[in-house]
Amino acid sequence: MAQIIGIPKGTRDFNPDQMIKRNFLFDTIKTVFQQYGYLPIETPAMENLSTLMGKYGEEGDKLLFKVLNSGNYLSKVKPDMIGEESLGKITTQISEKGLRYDLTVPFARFVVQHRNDLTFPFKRYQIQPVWRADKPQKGRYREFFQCDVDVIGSHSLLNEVELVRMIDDVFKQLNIEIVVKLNNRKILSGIAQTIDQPEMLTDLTTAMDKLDKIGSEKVYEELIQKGFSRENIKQLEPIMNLGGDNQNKLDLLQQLIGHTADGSLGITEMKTVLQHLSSLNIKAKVELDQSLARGLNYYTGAIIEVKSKDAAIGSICGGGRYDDLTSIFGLSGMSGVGVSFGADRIYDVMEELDLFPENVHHSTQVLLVNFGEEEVKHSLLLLEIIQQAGIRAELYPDSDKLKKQMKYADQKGIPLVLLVGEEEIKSGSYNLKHMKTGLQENVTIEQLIKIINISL
RNA sequence: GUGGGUGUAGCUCAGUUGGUUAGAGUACCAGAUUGUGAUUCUGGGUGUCGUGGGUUCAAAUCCCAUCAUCCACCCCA
Repeated sequence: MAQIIGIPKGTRDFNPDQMIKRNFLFDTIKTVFQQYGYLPIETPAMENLSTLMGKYGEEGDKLLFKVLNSGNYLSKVKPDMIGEESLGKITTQISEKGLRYDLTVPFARFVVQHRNDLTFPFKRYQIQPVWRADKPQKGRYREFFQCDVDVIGSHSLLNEVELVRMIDDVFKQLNIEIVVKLNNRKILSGIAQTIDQPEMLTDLTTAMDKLDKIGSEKVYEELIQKGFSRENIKQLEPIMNLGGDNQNKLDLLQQLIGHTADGSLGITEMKTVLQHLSSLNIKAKVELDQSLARGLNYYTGAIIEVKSKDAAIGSICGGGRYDDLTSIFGLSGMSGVGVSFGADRIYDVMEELDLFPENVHHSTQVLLVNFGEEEVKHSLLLLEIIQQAGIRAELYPDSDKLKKQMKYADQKGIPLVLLVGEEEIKSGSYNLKHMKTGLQENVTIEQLIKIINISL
């Protein structure tokens, strides 16, 4: 059929069934955030483009949705500006706002702007949609929700420990088996220094990051293509091939990159975090992964990534420490660390593994059948009593055929139907139908309330 | 931005070497049943074969273009 109506590529509608599950997910995450003392904030869907541009690298700038200026947005564009090369120039002339790309940069802006009103260390959570003009594919949408939790204004590594605890809590409650991968930007730069390529840190790390996916040989190929020497690769090999448990890896790293200032510092930080975690009751597997880099280059310390053990969908949660993020907006010395839960991907994982609990549906518990004008008068009174007893109830709005009203209850998954007809009103004893069993019984309104409360 | 797959009923899909009126399951609607849903039985097709063009006596089928969607790469949640 020809698509006359629709929604933009990579966006989605959510029907009630999906929303109930999504809310369950958000509620679970939110409750954990609150349990650890994080406070909610929200920021606008749009930010000034100047706030967003240049924060996510060249690639990120391309993926920003830009909003056209109001009014005659072409007024500042001269005909001779039109051409491929001045595209960026024209963009800044016709657009000064953009949709947020993540929640971290707006948060940094928020902190700088409201620094005098905030108590530091400031612990905040933020659950809102973000937009990226990416090409959609599996697990990748153009509009998706992030659930960010950050603490800013504290250098303590206890924050990193806390984040891992929260990650563990959330996924424990959602019944998703995960691996938490940890690395440290300082370890990565120690590696770059060790192989004598400190300037090529970004090229090195983005290639190393693919180790899991494409294997070491392909990583080396890519590195050589980017200008690394055979000698570099040779030095890199033992680092890439680290094995054993976390302690083992730490010892080896100490030997291999411990002589560099950054490397030594990174190892110490990693040790501290892992030691704390090992003494706690963490269910998830926590794994040091020296190849973990992640794209965002504002990380300065810990790097965190969470993967589902049972579903291949990429990372479902990630983050790290950033020392200088607010300095772009004029506030330095404000270190922060946080992670972002990818709600849409977590949803997909739970859907794939069938992990949503049965009882997340909060639909109507009892439907009152509409038998006509006279009966409705009485039904409304009953409805009031039932609802005030804390029961989710509704009266069918039209006096349609009973068949149709029954079907409505069936399709909406309403377990009980109360028939309030002439006879019942006279006797004060109503015909209650249990949709699941098909059995019917006569009950008073008090008995009805009791029955529903017991079944809860 | 690069490469590949798929577009037929609300949904999932079948449709032969091009050949008469495009089909199944499911969903939906009506009735069996004017106080009973799901189950059962009976009846009903609700379609611009994504769109535009071309080849042909004849196109859902072959060719070209285009759009949409999915998948992979880059990058990322």
